[in-house]
Amino acid sequence: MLNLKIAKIFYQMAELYTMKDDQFRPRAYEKAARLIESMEDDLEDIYKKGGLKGLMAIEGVGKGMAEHIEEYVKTGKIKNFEKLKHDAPIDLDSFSSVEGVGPKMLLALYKNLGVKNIRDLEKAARAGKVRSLPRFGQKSEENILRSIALSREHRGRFLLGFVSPIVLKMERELASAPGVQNVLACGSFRRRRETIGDIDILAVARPHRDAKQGGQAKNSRAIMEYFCSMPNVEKIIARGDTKSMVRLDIGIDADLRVVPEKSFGAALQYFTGSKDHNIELRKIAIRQGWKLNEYGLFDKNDKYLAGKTEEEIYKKLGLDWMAPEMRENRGEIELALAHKLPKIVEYAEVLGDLQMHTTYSDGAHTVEEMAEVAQKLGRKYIAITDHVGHLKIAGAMDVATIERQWREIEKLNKKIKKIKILKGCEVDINPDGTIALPDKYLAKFDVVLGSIHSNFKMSRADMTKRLIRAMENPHVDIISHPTGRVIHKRSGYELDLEEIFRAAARTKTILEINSYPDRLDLNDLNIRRAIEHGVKLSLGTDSHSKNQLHNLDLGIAQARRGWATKKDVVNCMNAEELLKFLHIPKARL
DNA sequence: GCCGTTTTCGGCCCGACTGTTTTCAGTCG
Repeated sequence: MLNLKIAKIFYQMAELYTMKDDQFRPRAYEKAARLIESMEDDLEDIYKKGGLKGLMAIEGVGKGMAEHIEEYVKTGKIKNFEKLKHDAPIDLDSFSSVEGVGPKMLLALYKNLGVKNIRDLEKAARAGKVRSLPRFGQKSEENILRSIALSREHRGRFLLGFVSPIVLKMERELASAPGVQNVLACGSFRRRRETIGDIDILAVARPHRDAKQGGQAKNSRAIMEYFCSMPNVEKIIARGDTKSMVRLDIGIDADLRVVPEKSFGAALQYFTGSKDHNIELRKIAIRQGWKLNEYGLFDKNDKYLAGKTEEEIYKKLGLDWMAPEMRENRGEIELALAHKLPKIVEYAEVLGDLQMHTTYSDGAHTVEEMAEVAQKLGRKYIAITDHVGHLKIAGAMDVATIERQWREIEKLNKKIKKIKILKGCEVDINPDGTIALPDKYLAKFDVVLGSIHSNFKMSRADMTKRLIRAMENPHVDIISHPTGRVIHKRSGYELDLEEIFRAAARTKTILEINSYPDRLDLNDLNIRRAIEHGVKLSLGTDSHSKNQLHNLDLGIAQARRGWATKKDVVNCMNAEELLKFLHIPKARL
């Protein structure tokens, strides 16, 4: 999968061109990078099937960038990029997660202090050298140190949404490899944690027909051989008959374990974790005088009791089986023992997507294009929620544009029968908690999302008051990305979440589980707290391109990790029920 | 470098915020 690599290079080229004071190339490269990053189809496949023309059909990719991609496919390098790096040999990669330090600052730091990487920068900032530079001061030095500390906290973990396509592809390829009977990715990937530290893959080798003894081992070796020579493997760290570890080209480690068929369930359980969950489970086994490990459940005479499936292990231990998303030792074991596990929402029960943007504001595709792809993904309805309010950069709509969009949606709803398009908007919440569009317009939308996009740094009390006032507006149905956190970039606004949940319950305002890969906001723990307060939740991909609509699964995964049930998630209603629900006056719900 | 019911040149969303400064550069969305 080339996409992430190319996207990374294009992002860096955008920064390098910014350093050269280029006005427009940075925007072009950034836009292309953003779209490539979230594409599901592999650039290499596109190139092999359609050549340069195929690449140029991608939004934001023209002749120049298509040639870059071609060059990369053929030589593994892009000359232009190498040349730019030669002029500014800064390890941009190491700075990508440091917020508030952009290309211009980096160039100044490099020229004046020789800063090439994050370590240099930290040293210079600690030594008080940064504040002496023109247009830098004590505060910028402090901010730099704080950003470095924050980025370090998340070092080495990758966004679930970004590694997911890579893991699934490896899974598919391994499944068709010679000698493989069964294969599944486990670990935090299977639990759908928002970030993934490394990829754990489990496989069962098919029994070898030529030999009764050791035949499986032969197949196991063949699988390892296949795994270690997969095209995205950069380095083999360890390689054995049943376990290998490699470093992938995107910088994440991947483990492969091969186990016998009768141990598959035990290994699946063991490698899925979480560690804390497993420790609790093993304690239960010990209480019976048994032993649980990756090969199975055994009695005190080492007699095999279970292990072929996860279900039989949980059952033998007296627990109901539970979805991997629940296995964090946050009370699920006690409930499983008491047969009182909640019935968490299923992926197929979610019928619609309640946030996306189109060419009417800052999206890349039209309403119709979004609807078509959403329909292919099985959605029964979508809400078009283009920006309204102050966010001029995001192309916020004025009243005339809103009305034009409504007419188009009405027309499309007559034309496309298989999917219902709702008239929505994402409207800015002003610093004082008022809404950036008069009530008489808000009242005409099917669904209104309120969002905070400015003045992030208010005090906890003021920010809480601001959000509560927004929720008290009778027309605001949903608060979008309620905490404002961006994974690896910034923690959310200062907020008294308990107050927010209470107010959401009181005002009957829905809180969003934003399904964009680096938002996932609310997160799993907050979802659970919100549900305990009786708050309803909505799912929206916040897609800015039709290639991001599949991210709904990430949001559903978070909902499941937060133990949400069908009745907690408004997207489980059909369009008719949902519209009825949204039109009940909030106070009288 | 991309793109085109302003099509092969000449545009290219722009406002808020921060921290540095007394008018603005850099970053972010």
